Amino acid sequence: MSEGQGRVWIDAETKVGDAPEDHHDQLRLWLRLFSVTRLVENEVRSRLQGEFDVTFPRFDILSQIYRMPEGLILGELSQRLMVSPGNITSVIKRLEEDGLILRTQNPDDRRESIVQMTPLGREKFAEMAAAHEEWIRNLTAGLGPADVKSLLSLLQKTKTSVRRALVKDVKP
Amino acid sequence: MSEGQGRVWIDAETKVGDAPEDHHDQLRLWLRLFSVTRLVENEVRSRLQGEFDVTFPRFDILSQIYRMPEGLILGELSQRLMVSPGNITSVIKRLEEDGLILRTQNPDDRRESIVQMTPLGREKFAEMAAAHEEWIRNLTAGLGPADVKSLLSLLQKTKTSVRRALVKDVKP
DNA sequence: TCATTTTAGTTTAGGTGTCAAGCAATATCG
DNA sequence: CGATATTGCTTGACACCTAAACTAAAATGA
Repeated sequence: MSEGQGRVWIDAETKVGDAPEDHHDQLRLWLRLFSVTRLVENEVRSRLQGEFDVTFPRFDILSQIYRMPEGLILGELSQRLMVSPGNITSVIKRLEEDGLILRTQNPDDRRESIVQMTPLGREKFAEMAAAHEEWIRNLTAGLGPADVKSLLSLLQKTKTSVRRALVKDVKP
Repeated sequence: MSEGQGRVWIDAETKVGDAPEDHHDQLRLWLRLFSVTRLVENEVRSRLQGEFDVTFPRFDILSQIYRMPEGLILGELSQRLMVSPGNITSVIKRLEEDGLILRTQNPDDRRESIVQMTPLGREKFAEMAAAHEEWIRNLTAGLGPADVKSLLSLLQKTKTSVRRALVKDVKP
């Protein structure tokens, strides 16, 4: 327990505008979103490394596989995690070498690789996930249930907005 | 103009709990925060690369230096961006080689390196920043001003919560 | 004063991330 | 059926990123 004494970050957002109702608010929103995320991510990474000797990306991949006992295709993993296929390849290779996951080839389509967790993987991940959730609960303890609900809904709305802007922007 | 037709991401959040008022909401919040941020970040990175041939981290550093005409110390940069000092060293080196920034040594404390923007740097960055803000406005166009205000305030609260949890957690 | 500690930055090793080129398996269509 | 896409994944080049060990400069204190 008790991490977080390493570097201490100061505010990453510098004032962008002045007026209380600024037309730069959307930019400010993005900067704040980014800095909060990085703040939490840095802390989580550091604890995962220190307490479980596992990297954040590995944990990220494991958490996806964990929830899919029947296994998932590499491409699906890549999409869910929003990382490039080439990246998945290398991280998966190491997870396999560590004996945490298992790869099999789909006999119906031999291009596809299905990954599943080994019992060892499930066991180790379960521990990590419990600790992880506890960390998150602790880090966000200053938010009330209503705050959390509001954020969940507003972030969902944000995501929808972004996705809509992206598909609208595809060239015909 | 018009990017975003590359990979299309599917939802990175899988259901963690069921009940409408779940005690896993904080974890869900973190997952959503993370996925929205990654979604936007991926898009911004891709556009910065495609339209300005600049990486996201370089843009990030430039934006900090831009707002400090009198210059800043490397360590300050590292803290503001929440990245490690070793990382700053290498990215700064390349920005200097590209002629976008200038390094000088603080004569009063020769350990400190002060970075400032060159006129070329200011010029190039100004272009990027304008485009960047426009992208962000576009991506978040689905949010009303009230949504943006709420998010700004709730994210500030989140940040405060996280920071408080971090300092409380330092060993004595 | 001068040895000790602290601070600012660099270096190194290793993991992660992208893109673009490439390969093999499958789909598609004349 | 067979030439031509398309799909799923891998590889290679290069940029980031961290932690830890290191150097140099400055602060501290007996």
